[in-house]
Amino acid sequence: MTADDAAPAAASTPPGRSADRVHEQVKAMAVTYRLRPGERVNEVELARALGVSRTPLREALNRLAAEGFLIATANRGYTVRPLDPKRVLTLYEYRAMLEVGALRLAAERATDAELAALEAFAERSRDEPDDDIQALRLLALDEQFHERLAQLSANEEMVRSLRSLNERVRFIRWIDMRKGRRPTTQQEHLQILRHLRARDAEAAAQLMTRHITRRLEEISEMIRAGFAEIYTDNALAAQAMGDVA
Amino acid sequence: MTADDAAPAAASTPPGRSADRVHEQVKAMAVTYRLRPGERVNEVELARALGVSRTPLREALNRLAAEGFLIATANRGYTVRPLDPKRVLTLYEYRAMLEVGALRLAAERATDAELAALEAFAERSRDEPDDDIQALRLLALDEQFHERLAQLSANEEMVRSLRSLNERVRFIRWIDMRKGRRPTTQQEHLQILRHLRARDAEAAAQLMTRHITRRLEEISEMIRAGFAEIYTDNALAAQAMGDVA
DNA sequence: GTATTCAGAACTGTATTCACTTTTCCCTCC
DNA sequence: GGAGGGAAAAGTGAATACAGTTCTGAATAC
Repeated sequence: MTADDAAPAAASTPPGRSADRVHEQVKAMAVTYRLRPGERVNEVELARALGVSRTPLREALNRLAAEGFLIATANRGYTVRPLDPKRVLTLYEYRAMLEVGALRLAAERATDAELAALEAFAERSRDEPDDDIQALRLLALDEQFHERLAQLSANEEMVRSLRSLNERVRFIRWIDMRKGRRPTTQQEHLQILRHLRARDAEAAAQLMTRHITRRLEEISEMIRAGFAEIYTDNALAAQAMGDVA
Repeated sequence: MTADDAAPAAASTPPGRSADRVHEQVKAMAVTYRLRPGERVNEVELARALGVSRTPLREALNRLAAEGFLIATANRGYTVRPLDPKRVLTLYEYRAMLEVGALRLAAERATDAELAALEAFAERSRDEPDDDIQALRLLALDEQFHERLAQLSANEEMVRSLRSLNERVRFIRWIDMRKGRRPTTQQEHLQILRHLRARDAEAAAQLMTRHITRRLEEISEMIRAGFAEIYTDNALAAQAMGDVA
């Protein structure tokens, strides 16, 4: 292994399957809507932009379609799945159900030590600075909290699904989170954990339901307020999203 | 297995993307374990057996990996995901949670007409013959019932997930179902629907939980009894599964 | 002015070829 | 006889070439 491998991959292509790298890159482009919904993905153009041939790109596109980020149409290639309001609500509803289900399992299975570790994490997160520019970092921390909590369910498939769901709603949550009403979020995380440590699954589940549902309502509001500005000129955001993700 | 077991290739290739066709074919081979877990998938051999080049085959393998049927390893291609007991329980647990969640939504959203239509379907299913050879057909009907019920939740993503889960546990359910204790199944389906028509979500949810959990216990039992014979010589079954799916 | 047709361009889907990695297996050495 | 080494074979990953479809736009008919 040479010293170059440690350097942040800028020009030289990092090792590993390029299809995997491309998969991540295109996913970031899709979830941040740098690739606009409804717009067809031009394979030769995108391949050239990413510095690979069409073959690994197509593998990535295939996977992304299987994961629900893209839509494949015969002889017409791929398009980014539009972020229509109905789908956002559907995904959020699913997420709520999934997280509450995982939480109930976690209440039975998590050890006290695991809960304590997660609590420490939640408290560290609370002390993060809250500059508006950090919204992305905060979102990442929030996702991590929910994922780690789901992991305590010891159900790998649920964790996998939650991760996928989070990726798919990340953009809209990011928009939402810039409105900076985070204190309650962090507070509720800690409270959920307290219920868990008391092994009160019911109380924890109810709080979690409220926790997610409240966001769902805010987002519904936002959607009603208008989608128009959402897709406009978020190249910078997209850049940042890619870095964090 | 030899290459010749696969579907006849030369015989008139149906229209449409061959990658899609191959995707279905290989999926059938994976879920029925004609491709044995742990065994590497030889791309050139399988491609030749299916009468296509490696390109569309690899697209199919990619998708199947994203869907959880296969595992991809760098520079070592794909293997069928093993059917270890822990994973079966995980998938079943997930399925139970998902179905109960969907059911609760269905209780709020389904119209009386929709429930009546599903009830008619359940009654037709009950009158199907029960020769042991029909176990596959009965399984298909059972899956259909549960999927249609989930559709009444009006949450497309949940339906999508359920479908995927069903495919992944289909094999083990088929083994289980040949023990022919179906009458209770059908009876419970109808009873769940009666609770729904009465808009008693709680009763319906509890019954559904029992309905699935009981199977989970039977399957756990079966797993304890030993997995050894499961993988042995089910070429015929595989054929039939492919036809039904 | 509008609709239609049809050839050429653009693009997707598949096959083939090339590059690189892993596995196999024979040979050597101890 | 067993361990290690190393070429050859086999296999995967990526690039290129080819085939078939869809899109575009100008010419033509009405």
